[in-house]
Amino acid sequence: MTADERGPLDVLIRRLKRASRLDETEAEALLSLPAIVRDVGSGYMIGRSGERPGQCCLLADGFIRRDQTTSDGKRQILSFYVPGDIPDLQTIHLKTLDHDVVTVTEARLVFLPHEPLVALCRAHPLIGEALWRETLIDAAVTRAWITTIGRTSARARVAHLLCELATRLDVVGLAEERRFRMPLTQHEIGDALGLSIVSVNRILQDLRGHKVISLSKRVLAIHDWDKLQRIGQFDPLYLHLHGAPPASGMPEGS
Amino acid sequence: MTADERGPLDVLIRRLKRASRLDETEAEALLSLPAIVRDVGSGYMIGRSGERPGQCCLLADGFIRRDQTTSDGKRQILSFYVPGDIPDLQTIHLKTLDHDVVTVTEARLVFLPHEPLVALCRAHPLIGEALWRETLIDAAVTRAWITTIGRTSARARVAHLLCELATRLDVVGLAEERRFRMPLTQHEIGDALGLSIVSVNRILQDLRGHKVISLSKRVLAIHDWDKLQRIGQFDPLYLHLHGAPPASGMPEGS
DNA sequence: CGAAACTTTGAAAAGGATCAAACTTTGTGG
DNA sequence: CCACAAAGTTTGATCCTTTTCAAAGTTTCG
Repeated sequence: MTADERGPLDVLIRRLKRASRLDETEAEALLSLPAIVRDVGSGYMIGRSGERPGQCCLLADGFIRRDQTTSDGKRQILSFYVPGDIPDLQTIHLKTLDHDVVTVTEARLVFLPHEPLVALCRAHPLIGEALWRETLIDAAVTRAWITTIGRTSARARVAHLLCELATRLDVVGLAEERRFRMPLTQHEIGDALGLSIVSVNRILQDLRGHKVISLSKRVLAIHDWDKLQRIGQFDPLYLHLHGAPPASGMPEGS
Repeated sequence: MTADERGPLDVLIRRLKRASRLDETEAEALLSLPAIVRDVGSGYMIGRSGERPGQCCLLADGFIRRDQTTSDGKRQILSFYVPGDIPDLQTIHLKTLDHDVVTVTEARLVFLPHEPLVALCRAHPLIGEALWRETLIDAAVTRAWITTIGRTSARARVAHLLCELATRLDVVGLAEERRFRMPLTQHEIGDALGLSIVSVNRILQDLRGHKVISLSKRVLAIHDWDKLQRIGQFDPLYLHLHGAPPASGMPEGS
């Protein structure tokens, strides 16, 4: 039975159990949430800066990014999301979006209206706390991103992003042996890391040249995980995956 | 009656009311929280990366910063906090600190143990939601910081930080006419913005030379607010101050 | 098959970093 | 209250990482 064949809310329950304790009561309650499933293409605008959405969007399949645009038109990507994530969970209590939410690839979205979600949190404090915790993990990832952009070289930034992607994809079973379909263009990598597309390209060349990774036809394989981790100063602590058993046998630390 | 003469928890109540609706019931409940007040000097380590604190720290007076250190020893400051803020509120549900929490100046701290705080959130959903919202605003500020560091020039970054500081200080009544005691060293400004201290210094010189600001003896005065805002591409939307009436008559947008 | 999106490469320019050293302010103890 | 040390600021000169510009390949997809 694949994720698609189970109810769309199973994804959510499994996800919340990753970092929080949920009993049968809460799982049952979650399953009673109204949810609207929708498949969309890449580049689909889920929400725009300034809007006040009435629901959250659980990503069941595909990739999403969040963008901010500077007043002189430059784009900064704030974060990427993989299946199981809820990119705009903060709108549950921070009504106005301060960034765009856009699909990076084709995606299956599960919309969860705010009102029953809030009611559920009030009735089941454990669910409220689990969702709160998810927004806190999102913030922790964002903080790590600041340090990467502010204080590491272009090479380290790219390496760090690749490590993060591989790790997060592995957790949801989308990376076998640190090998996965790369959802991002070099343009997007640059906009995420504050780099020009030319720089990104040269760094990827370089990493390939040193046999650390290979990347062709949109498939990325990490050959020398330790080295990539060292280059990117990657320590998965900030992802707060603790309780989560890796889907495949990826070693934890070094 | 000054803030110090009222109970330390009044600061918290007024703060939460800024973005959330709280009735008398909730205010009463908040006042019943156990709170330990403590005065400390500058450079005091409130929490260290990797620690699991048992309480949150409400800043009653002074300034706090949060730092991350890269594995090659560079420091990135993630955010600054002004009176009324709770820099480590996330530890209520994300137990392990992924950064240091340090006082920038002498400070008065109010420690709030996690346990009664969590109990209060369960008993009064509105309080839980208000605190959740505070962590979401903190995350929104962090996101804006990413865009500033990733996609704007050194000059714009410094201007943006000054605008943000002036705005946040004004809200808590610590900036008269966009004039305030500057709590940060140029070293700290640099570490916050991913710049070298030399760069920061030259940019401050330049802003002074253009009569946009003046800064001497640790007192910063913003003479040309519109220009500084334009240079820093500053739009206070991301601070989510909406409901808050400014303490002095600072105009909103331009 | 062709257009659009994406990647690659080369060359030149620029924005900040780094290094080094002097100057100023702040805080402390005598 | 002064002297001194430590912390913080300022300035000049040089270097280097990354950007920008330009143009040619390569995929992808309708």
